[in-house]
Amino acid sequence: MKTPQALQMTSFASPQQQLALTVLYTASQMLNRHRTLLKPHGITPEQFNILRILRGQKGNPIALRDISGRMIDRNSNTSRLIDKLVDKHLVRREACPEDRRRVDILLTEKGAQLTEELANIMDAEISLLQDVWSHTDANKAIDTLDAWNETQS
Amino acid sequence: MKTPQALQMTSFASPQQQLALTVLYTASQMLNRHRTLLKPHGITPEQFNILRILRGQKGNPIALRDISGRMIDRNSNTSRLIDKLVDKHLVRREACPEDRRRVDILLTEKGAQLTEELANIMDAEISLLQDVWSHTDANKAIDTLDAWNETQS
DNA sequence: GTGCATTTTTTGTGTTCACACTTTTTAATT
DNA sequence: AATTAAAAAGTGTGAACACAAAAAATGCAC
Repeated sequence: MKTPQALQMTSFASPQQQLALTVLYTASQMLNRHRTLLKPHGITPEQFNILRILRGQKGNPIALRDISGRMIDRNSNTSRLIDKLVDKHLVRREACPEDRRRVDILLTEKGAQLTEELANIMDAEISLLQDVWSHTDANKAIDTLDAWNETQS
Repeated sequence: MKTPQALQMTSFASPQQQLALTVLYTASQMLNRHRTLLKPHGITPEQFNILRILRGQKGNPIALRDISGRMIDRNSNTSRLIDKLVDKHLVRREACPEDRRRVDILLTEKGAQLTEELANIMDAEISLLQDVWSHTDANKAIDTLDAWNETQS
């Protein structure tokens, strides 16, 4: 359902305000979709975000602080998300040799396998987007949204 | 900062995937901005969402379920958000005469005043968007995002 | 080297959200 | 009229987040 119908808005002050609401609404819907897809595997979108970052490391260790920096929601809770993944034996903490403040994070064998499986599921979902968004429309929308992101800090 | 830089992505599989990430990232940044703006007044974006819906009612009562339907994040927690607003004496619960299952929600005088004040703050923020997004770009981006929203349930 | 600010991780506290369930009231069916 | 189904609000639980403050380690000025 389109955003104005979904939120039962009768009128918007400006297209700019409408876009802001649409972004918030779309992100919420997308996150719900991801949550539904991942749920049968006991993983939340936030946890998968970490697994995907670790997958991109191709086995190289990465410090917790660098994971935080690459997450969609920057928060101070990466530690606790890692806790959840450690409990499930998907991820391993390791002391960082050159800086003992840091803690390196590594995928376990089990974690690597599950991440591949989940990545396939998420890739299939993303491929659906190509039926909805043209190459040029997607790039245009990216430019528009990032124009605002550039104004932030 | 643009999304790829912010998330330190080196390459994306497709513009579609990049847009999906940009939407999630932008929404997160926007919500953080709103949280910062509202925080000095002790209101969260979720609470303000409710206050704004009530403001649109112009004094007419609205059932809790209708508030839920108009919220960006549909959840079963509207009841508890209302609790917080009642605690702050910004909102009043009232039995709905024609259907005793329903509970009408009304802004108090204090709530109406605060909502006006906050609406001014948020409107000022929204007016900044007009310097970043052109009328046509905003409409184009809305169409793109809503094309996906229409594919959902 | 010593003192001190900074960085990095962890943890405490409160809030919000998703999901599932219960309770109360209304509507529908027979 | 009695039973059943549905709707609306509330609640219990676990997850994630914001904010703040701790603890440990590093680096730098002196």
